[in-house]
Amino acid sequence: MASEAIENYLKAIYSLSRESPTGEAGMKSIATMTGVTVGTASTMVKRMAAAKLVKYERFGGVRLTAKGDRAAIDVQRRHRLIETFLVQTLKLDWSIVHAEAERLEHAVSSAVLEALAIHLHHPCVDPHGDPIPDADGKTHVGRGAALATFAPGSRVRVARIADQRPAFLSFVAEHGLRPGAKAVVAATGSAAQSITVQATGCAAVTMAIAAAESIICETA
Amino acid sequence: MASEAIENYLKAIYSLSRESPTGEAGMKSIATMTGVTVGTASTMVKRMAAAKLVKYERFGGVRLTAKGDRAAIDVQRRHRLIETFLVQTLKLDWSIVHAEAERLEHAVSSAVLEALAIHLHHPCVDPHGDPIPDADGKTHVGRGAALATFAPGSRVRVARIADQRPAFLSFVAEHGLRPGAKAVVAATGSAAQSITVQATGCAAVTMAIAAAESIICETA
DNA sequence: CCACAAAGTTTGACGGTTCAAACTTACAAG
DNA sequence: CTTGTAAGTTTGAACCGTCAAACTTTGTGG
Ligand SMILES: [Mn+2]
Ligand SMILES: [Mn+2]
Ligand SMILES: [Mn+2]
Ligand SMILES: [Mn+2]
Repeated sequence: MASEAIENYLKAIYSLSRESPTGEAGMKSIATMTGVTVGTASTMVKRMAAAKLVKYERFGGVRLTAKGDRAAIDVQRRHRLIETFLVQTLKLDWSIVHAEAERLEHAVSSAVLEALAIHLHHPCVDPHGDPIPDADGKTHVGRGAALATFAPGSRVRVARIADQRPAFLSFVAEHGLRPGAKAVVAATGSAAQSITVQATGCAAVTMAIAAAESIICETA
Repeated sequence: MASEAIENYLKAIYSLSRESPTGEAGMKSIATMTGVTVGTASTMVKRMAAAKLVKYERFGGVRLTAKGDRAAIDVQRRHRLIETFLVQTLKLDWSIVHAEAERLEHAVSSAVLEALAIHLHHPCVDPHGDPIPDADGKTHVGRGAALATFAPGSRVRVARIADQRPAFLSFVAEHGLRPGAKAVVAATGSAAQSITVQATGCAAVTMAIAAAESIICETA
C-alpha cells in the first residue's frame, strides 16, 4: 500500500502525536525524526493528506486519520515482530536490531509476518519492552514510570527501554537493566542530577537522571 | 550499494547470459524478465554500464563485468537463503516463497544474512534445488539433465525445479517430484509430446515434454 | 503593538525509474 | 540486393522523494 517513505512518516507522526499534549505532530519534529528537511516533510505531509492518511491545515498540527493510524500501527507491528525475531531466532544483539528492522519492516508481506508471529508464539513485547500490536492493531500492555521517578530503596522491574541508540542499549545491558530484570534504586543525588541503581546480580551503576528517563520500570 | 531496481536487472542479466550460447543477454529478454518496457531496459543498462556493472555496445549484447557478476551472485545468495528460511523456519509453502524473497532480498543486510546462514546451518541448495552461493560467491553443485531427456525405465533423483511459477511448483509437489525425490520414467509418448513419470510412493503422472524440461534430474 | 525568531510553505531543481511513441539498426528471406 | 520485421535506441513526459533557498505565518517578549 504505502511506500517505504510514507510508512516512515506514518511511524514518526504516530509516535510524535502520542507524546504531545495536543495529540498533534509538528513539521519540525516530523522532519527531524525522519531525517529530512522541513520543506520535504511539508511536501510529504500534504501528499499524505491527499491520500487521507493525515488531517491538517496549513500552519496547523498534523494528526493521523483512522486510516493513517491503522497503517502506522501495522508498521509498528512489523517492526517489533522483526526485532523480536532477529534477537530470538537469529541471535543478533538487541542494540543493533532496531536499525535492521527499520529496513525490513517495509519488505515483509502479511503472510510472512503472520508466519513470523506463529514462529515466535505471538510475543506481546519486543526486545526493548515495547508492546507489539496484535494482527487487529490492538495493544494490551501495562504502563510504567521512568526509573528517575522512583525513590531510593524502591524495588523495581525494568519494563521497557525507551531509547533505541545502540550505545545506550549496550550500556543498559552491561549493567543488567534489560526488560524483565529486577533492580533496586540505591540512591538519588539530586544535586548531581544522578541516580544509582543496582540490578540483581550486577554491580551498582550511577547515571544521569536524563538517562534514567529512558528506563521505564514498574514497582517489583 | 546497488538500488533495488538495479539488483533486479543484475539478476536478470546474470541468469539470461548463463543460458545463452553467446554468454550475453538481449534487451528484449532483460525487459521481459524484469517486467519493464524495452526502452526502460535500454536506459537502465546504459546506466549500469556507467556504473561499471555491465559492458555492452549499442545494438550489441549485454554482459556483466566482474563487479556486476559478483553483485548478481550476492543477490542470488540473499534470495535463496531467504527462500530456504521461509520454507524451513517459517513453514511457508515453497510455491510462494519466490515472490516473497523477491522483495526481501533487497532489504537484508549482510549481518542478517550471515545470521540466517548460521541459523540454517549453511544450506547449499534452496527449496527449489538451486545452489546457494557461499559468502565468497562460490557455488559447488553437481549438474543434472531435464527429465525430458531420460529414457523410459530410467530411475532418477529430482535435483532441481527450474520454474518458479506457483502453479507449476504446486503441481510438481502434488506428484511427489520435489528436489530429492526418487522417481522412475514410466513412458514417453513422442507423438503426444508427453512423458509419464512416477515418484516413489505416488501415482504416475503424465505431463508435456515442455513441462518436463523444468524438472532437472540425475540418474539415481 | 511590534519586531523578531521559530515554524511552516513554496518553488525550482535534481536523480531515479518508468512509460509511450517515434525513430534507427540489424538481419534474414525472397 | 531490397525490404520487412524484430530488436534496440532516443526522446519527452510523468511520478516519487529529496534538497536549498526564498518566502510567509505565527506567536511571544519587550
Ligand atoms: Mn523504516
Ligand atoms: Mn524495539
Ligand atoms: Mn527482487
Ligand atoms: Mn529458489
